[in-house]
Amino acid sequence: MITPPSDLTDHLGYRLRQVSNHVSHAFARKLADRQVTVAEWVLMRTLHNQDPIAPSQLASRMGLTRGAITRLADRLVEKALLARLANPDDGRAQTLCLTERGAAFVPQMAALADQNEAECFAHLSADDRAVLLRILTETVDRLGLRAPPVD
Amino acid sequence: MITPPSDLTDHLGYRLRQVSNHVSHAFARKLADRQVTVAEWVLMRTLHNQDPIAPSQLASRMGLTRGAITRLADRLVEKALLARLANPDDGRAQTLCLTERGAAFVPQMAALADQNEAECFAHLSADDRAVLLRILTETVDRLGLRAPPVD
DNA sequence: TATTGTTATACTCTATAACTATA
DNA sequence: TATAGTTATAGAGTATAACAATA
Repeated sequence: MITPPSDLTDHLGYRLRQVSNHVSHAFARKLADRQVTVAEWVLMRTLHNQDPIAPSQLASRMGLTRGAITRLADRLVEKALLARLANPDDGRAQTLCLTERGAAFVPQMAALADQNEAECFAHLSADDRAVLLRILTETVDRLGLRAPPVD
Repeated sequence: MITPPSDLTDHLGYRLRQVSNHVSHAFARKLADRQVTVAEWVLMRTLHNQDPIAPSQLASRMGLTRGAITRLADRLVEKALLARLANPDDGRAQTLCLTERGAAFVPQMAALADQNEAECFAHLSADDRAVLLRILTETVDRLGLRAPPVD
């Protein structure tokens, strides 16, 4: 019994990648005006309205390594969007928090995210959008993917 | 009137990225045994059961640049999974096709894709899977994203 | 010795733009 | 001159693993 390879376009994973890539790239183009990348935005958004947080904690929250956080943080500090705060009690430790300028950026970028959202999913009914969000959220929970400010 | 930044987790784009990244990475780990990356797999799958095709045509079909195709093709040729065929009528032109070994790999990798699919979306009802696929496919069509063997 | 953050290194993915050979 | 493919270069995004400073 021969099983032909299932059609690539029938794979959820494949479609997911197609759509996700498009949405992310469209968003990246919008953020580019602000000189910020999508990864930087996610970090900033995660930090927004949060108490200062240690890089290592941020790493686990975002599902990245500490090294990756160092790099992202370096770039954001350079742009004066993020600050590193020393810990007076422990010379090794530090915490990260947005600068005033960085915090002011967040709502602007969130508006761009909303706009991107509207553009990319304009064709879907409110119902379909809700269903899509539900399914994705369920999947994130089931797969145990890092949800942002959970803990 | 103050509008707080909408919750990041409410963005479809954000959730999409989370899920898509996870699914792709899980698949990449499976493919790693075969020494093939996800991008290479997509190229191979696109070529499977197709007549030999020009790199430039493949580029537009996959939504990549010619340079990107050259790189992917280089790696696959190195692994003896892909061959470049010269065009006797035009010294500039060439076509790409899978080697016998490459063609034999495709069904194996498709099985891995199916397995990955099953693992990542096991928690969804058949109904939800179908709805998700429908919504994503509609979105791909509406956004005019490159669907693989369309033309 | 264990922990925190940094650095060195490496690789994939992809783009842009310049380049080569051929038409 | 236009076209097909390649190459050079660059940068994002990430990982692993070694390292320095501090505890």
